[in-house]
Amino acid sequence: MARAYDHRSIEEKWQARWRDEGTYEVDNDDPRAKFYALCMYPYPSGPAHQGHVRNYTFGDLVVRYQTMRGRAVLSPLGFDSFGLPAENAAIRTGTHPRIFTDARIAELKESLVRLGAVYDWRREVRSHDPSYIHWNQVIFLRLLKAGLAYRASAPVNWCPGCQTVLANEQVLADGTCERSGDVVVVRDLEQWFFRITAYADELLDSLGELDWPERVKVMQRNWIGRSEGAEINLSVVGRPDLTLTVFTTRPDTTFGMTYAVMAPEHPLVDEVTTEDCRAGVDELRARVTGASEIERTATAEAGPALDKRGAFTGSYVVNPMNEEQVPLYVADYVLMGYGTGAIMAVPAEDKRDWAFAQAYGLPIVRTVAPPEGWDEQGGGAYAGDGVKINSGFLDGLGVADAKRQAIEHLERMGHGRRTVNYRLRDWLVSRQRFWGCPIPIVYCPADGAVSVPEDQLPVLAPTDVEFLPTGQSPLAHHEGFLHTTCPRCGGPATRETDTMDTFVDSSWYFLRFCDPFDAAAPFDATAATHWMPVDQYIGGVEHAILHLMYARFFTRALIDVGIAPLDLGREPFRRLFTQGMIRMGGSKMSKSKGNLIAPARYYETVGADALRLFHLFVGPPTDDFDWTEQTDEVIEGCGRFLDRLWRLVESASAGEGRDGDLSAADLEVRRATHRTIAQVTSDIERWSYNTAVAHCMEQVNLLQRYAREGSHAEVLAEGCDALLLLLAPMAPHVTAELWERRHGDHLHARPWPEHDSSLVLEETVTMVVQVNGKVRERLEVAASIGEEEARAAALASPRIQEALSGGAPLRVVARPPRLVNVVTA
RNA sequence: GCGGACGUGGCGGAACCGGUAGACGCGCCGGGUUUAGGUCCCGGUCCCUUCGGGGGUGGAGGUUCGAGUCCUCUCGUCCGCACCA
Repeated sequence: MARAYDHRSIEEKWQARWRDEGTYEVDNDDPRAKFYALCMYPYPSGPAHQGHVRNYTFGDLVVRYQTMRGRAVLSPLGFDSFGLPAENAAIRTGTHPRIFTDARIAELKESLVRLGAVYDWRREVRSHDPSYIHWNQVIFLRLLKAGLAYRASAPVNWCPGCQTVLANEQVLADGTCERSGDVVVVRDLEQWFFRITAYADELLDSLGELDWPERVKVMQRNWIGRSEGAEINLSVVGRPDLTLTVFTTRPDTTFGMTYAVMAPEHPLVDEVTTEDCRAGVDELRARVTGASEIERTATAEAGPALDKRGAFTGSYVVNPMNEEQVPLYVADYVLMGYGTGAIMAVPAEDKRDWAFAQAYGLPIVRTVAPPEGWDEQGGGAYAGDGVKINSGFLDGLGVADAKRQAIEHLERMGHGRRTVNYRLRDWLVSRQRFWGCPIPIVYCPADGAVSVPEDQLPVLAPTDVEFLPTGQSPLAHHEGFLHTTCPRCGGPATRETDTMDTFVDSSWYFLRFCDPFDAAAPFDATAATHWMPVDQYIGGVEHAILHLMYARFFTRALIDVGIAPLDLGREPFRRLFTQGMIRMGGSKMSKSKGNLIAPARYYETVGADALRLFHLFVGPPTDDFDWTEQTDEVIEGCGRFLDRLWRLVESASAGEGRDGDLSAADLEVRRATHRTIAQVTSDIERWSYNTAVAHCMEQVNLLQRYAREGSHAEVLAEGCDALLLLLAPMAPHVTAELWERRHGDHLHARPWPEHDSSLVLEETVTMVVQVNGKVRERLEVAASIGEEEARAAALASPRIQEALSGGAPLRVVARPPRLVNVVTA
């Protein structure tokens, strides 16, 4: 595409200027009001893709805009540089992950620089830097000391493909690994955990105060999954030594319990299973425990018939409300991982229990009267509110009251207690991988798991490792790394070979950015309290749950263990913006799908400014965008717009236009200029970048016409200057160049333009006159027109008189100066 | 199944408080410049029309002087969670 200017040399020139002059470097003692703008730091996978371009264009716009607004803007960037791809590449090619990763970082960084995105690169943080590893390990040990990290044997999600443990969050709904797609199986392993559940209530409650997208908050709320209810202890008939504890959110329905169910993995299953029932129970357990998540999940719909999904244990438990003995089953629809792994089954008020009861011919007793006509309309379990029945002392109450009284009764009788249950699990951080932050622990035959003393940190992975496709971390075979001495007794010991989940790294990097120069602490307390919280955080929705929840947890935990100062706010991200995805043919544009359209070619053809403008213009930033065959034409359209801007401003700079007094037409142009300033400013404030660009386009069209039809030099100059200032955060290179050619100074050091409010209001406006809601006339009237005048002007119009055809108006609604509606019927 | 978001021209989208529906751009049509193509410039572009108008924001109702916008129902698309007791 032929351009009106040489975008390549201009973009190169300004990128060098911003770098060499340190335009966007900011010191911790900067006296201006602070603004912390942060884009989620990227995993370095090579040159930027369109998703990065979109993300970092938004972020860069915020940085440049807030800078022009006079703020000291902290704009750091780093790299989430630990992770599987580098390790897989190492196995494939024999290259050390560090070499591979550093090369990818260099590529990504270069393509972000070419986009014109500006950062204080002095603050760059990379997860695999020894200093970052050091502080990561210090944090781990402090959490351990405070009891917020612990080691436990737990059933974990094991991915046979990745040969590693996955967090629940990394297992997809169909039971496959989110990374490799392999079917995940369950195994028991000794693992390290972070006690995020200790913060469940706080993480839930303080969601309310965040200026975040509602859907992200909803997702976090659901993920924490707080539910209030009771634990009830059921005695097992004939086994006074055993108690089966169940969790329920409906203690009011206990009278309706007609059986009980335990998960197949429940530890008491063997104890309660009688000899004649053992075969059936074992068969069920064999199917379930050997099964992968995918098979088990599949049973919900496509699996074995319902009557194959449970087995009678041969034992009975006692309903504490009415002393009745009810059968105890094992069934796969009860999960060991939630609540107590056992339930009291109330088929009348729970649809899963209802279906199971039907399949096994178990009795159903309603304890809430369903609404009129319930059974006629299909019946089944009724989980709604209503009057309690068949429930002894609860009869006649509503559900809420009955819950309260049922719990009180159970507590009084010693049969149970009020509890709160969460869906949220503790965070499993162990990974059987090389390319991650080593867990600083040593195992001693005498002393057990011992912390590596802080003065011996960081524990770094050795560099002389061989990467073999064994599926096991090279750390586990590296004799030099593995064997050490116990810090406590000095005897021979072995190192922990697991590394930390990379979500640990991303849980505090925003704090490190405040003061990455500090060699004595992860960050300086004063610097952190100065810059935090992040005023604007920008990233993809895919991090709505994991990263954002872990970071919120970490910020609190770091304060509570004394690493972060007490006066640091407990919420790290004040405002969150989540951008839409770029899709192609319905699926996400990604490397793995092979449908990437590299930004680099556009840097050559139309330039970074045009590409940025395209990403801003094409639709609301929150919306997904479909990349189609038409897209290149839209990008070229953005290039054409910049060409028109160039020609317009250059001709104005050449001194086009007359002197002397302003005509009415000149004044109109001034008004348009100030209206544009007001509109674009408010568009940017409310993240409506697509309309901000549109308003600038409109203004270019207007000034072009104005210049052609005879302009006043000062009015044209004012219009052009405003346009350059408004476009500066969006298309930073070309506007800076045009500005320099006009004024000789640096556009990005200028303050944001202010509109003159006396010029924003139009002098005359088009007033619409409706008859019965239909537009019948448009009149040019003074913007200051009053209600009576407007009414009179409307009724005086011949076209309105004609439309009324003599009929008298019943009512006239006047909303001056925009509209008058004459009502006749 | 539960929770959330959203349905507007050929396309991406605009309409912020209930007040001119379709800004801006892409595409398309016509004209000018040009030997021609491209670029650039000008004009047109929701549908129907007997040129008076009439219809129109997924569909059906409702509130209102007035509804893309608010309410009820309904259909469809997308996203998240999903045997959570």
